[in-house]
Amino acid sequence: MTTTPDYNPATYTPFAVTADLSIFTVRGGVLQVLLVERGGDPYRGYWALPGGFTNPEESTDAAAYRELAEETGLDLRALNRERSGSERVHLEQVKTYSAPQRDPRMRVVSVAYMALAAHLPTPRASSDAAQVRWWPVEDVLGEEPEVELAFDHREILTDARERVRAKLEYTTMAALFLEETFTLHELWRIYGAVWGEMPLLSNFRRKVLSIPGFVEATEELTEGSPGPKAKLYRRGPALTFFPPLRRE
Amino acid sequence: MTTTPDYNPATYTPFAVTADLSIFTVRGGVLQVLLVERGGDPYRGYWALPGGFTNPEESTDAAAYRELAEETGLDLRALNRERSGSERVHLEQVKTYSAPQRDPRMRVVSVAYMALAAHLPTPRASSDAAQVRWWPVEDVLGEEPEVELAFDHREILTDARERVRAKLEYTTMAALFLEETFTLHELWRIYGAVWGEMPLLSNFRRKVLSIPGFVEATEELTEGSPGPKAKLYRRGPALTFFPPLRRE
DNA sequence: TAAATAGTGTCTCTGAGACATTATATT
DNA sequence: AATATAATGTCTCAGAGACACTATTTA
Repeated sequence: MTTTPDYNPATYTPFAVTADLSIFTVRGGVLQVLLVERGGDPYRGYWALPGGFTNPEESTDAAAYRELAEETGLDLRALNRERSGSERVHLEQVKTYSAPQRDPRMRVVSVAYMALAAHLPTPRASSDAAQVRWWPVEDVLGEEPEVELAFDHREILTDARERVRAKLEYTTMAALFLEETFTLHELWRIYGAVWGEMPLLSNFRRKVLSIPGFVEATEELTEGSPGPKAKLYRRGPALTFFPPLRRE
Repeated sequence: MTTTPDYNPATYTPFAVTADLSIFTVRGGVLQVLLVERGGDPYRGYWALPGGFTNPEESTDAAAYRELAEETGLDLRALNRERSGSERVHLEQVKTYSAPQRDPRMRVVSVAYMALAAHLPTPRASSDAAQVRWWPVEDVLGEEPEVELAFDHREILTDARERVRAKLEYTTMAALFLEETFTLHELWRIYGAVWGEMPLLSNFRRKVLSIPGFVEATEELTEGSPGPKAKLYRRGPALTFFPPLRRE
């Protein structure tokens, strides 16, 4: 914008702008991401990150929220508003991808977002998407991927996963993967699922409890499967902390 | 992109995509940013971040490099390539801004970058920019700003400054603000200029020297102004370190 | 001599990392 | 009984923070 003189509406090549989402959850102790199977060309039959074109009257943030709601069936903006203060779903912008040939049809600039949430409802297939399902991220980004992603979505997902991993080091977001109340053991397993490695549980407990506002104890106890009854915690008001938790 | 069905080339409203830059340097112990005075409407006479439209055949990264070269008169990609390994100028994407009314003329999505470098040549005015000059960031973002920025550039600059500040905590970038060789005292003053606060010099020295590859000692000494001759260092190969340096 | 700079040394306290230990519930 | 979980405790070591101290050069 702003300074260069070379804008001429008659000749300036227009861009399409999309918001693409890496929506993460943890199921069965495994980090998973929501993918849609493409029903049309290009990349028909490939899996892709959910996303869509930004409308003329909305920001890409709004487009991302809209897409998230469409894919998951939840109005997350309203959901976050209603429980003022502590959000249920976290959505944040990660990076923008703009290589000229990234979409063979036309010039598309994609603003990538990452979202994380607990127990989202089973997604419903949308009109042009053959399927929608959760994929273990390791099955997508691992050594021998079971899926090949469309466009540059493998790169986008890689960056988004790194963002989530990094954010668990110094934010309290991990608790968003869990229900309203949870045990420290469950929180610890979230870190394992996201990082692919676990800090020592005993040290992890000490660290989390030493951070003011990360978790707050409740009166309740679990009806454990194997093991003693565990104390249940809920999210505290803290969003970030220092010093961070460490990965290798 | 990718999944939603609602793209129709005949009706889809096009976006313009720009790359806008917060180019930082430290002069006279003060963090400064390069601004251009707008020569045309809207916001005629206001100051703005340098930037411009992305061309049809380039990425926004390429557009940012091009704008940086145009504003500073340096071909920074070539400069960085030629001294393989250690770059002279750092450029990185910060965030994308897309509020629908951010440019009154049309729908413009701006991908914001931040750059930092030492002693860039005095900028030359470009065709439609009345003036180009370095501004102390405090004069722009401080309590009583001396300039009002065009568009949402105040928000963009605020985010860019926070990015630089954060990056000095755990990267070796600070040395990019200095010449090829520098004293630890000079490096320390860079931190003061960027953070607006100084760690204790003695602790800072110990920390920097304890980080493998942050700085490498040379044989040379300064011809000091007041004070003893100081050892000169150059940048080492390390890019990041842990644990980080801390701000308040 | 004052002022700014250069450089070293020291003490304390926090907290991470690596364990060991004990107890409690389920299968 | 075996196993997974819950919870606490202990020891060591790295490193941040706060200072004191000395020395060197120029104005």
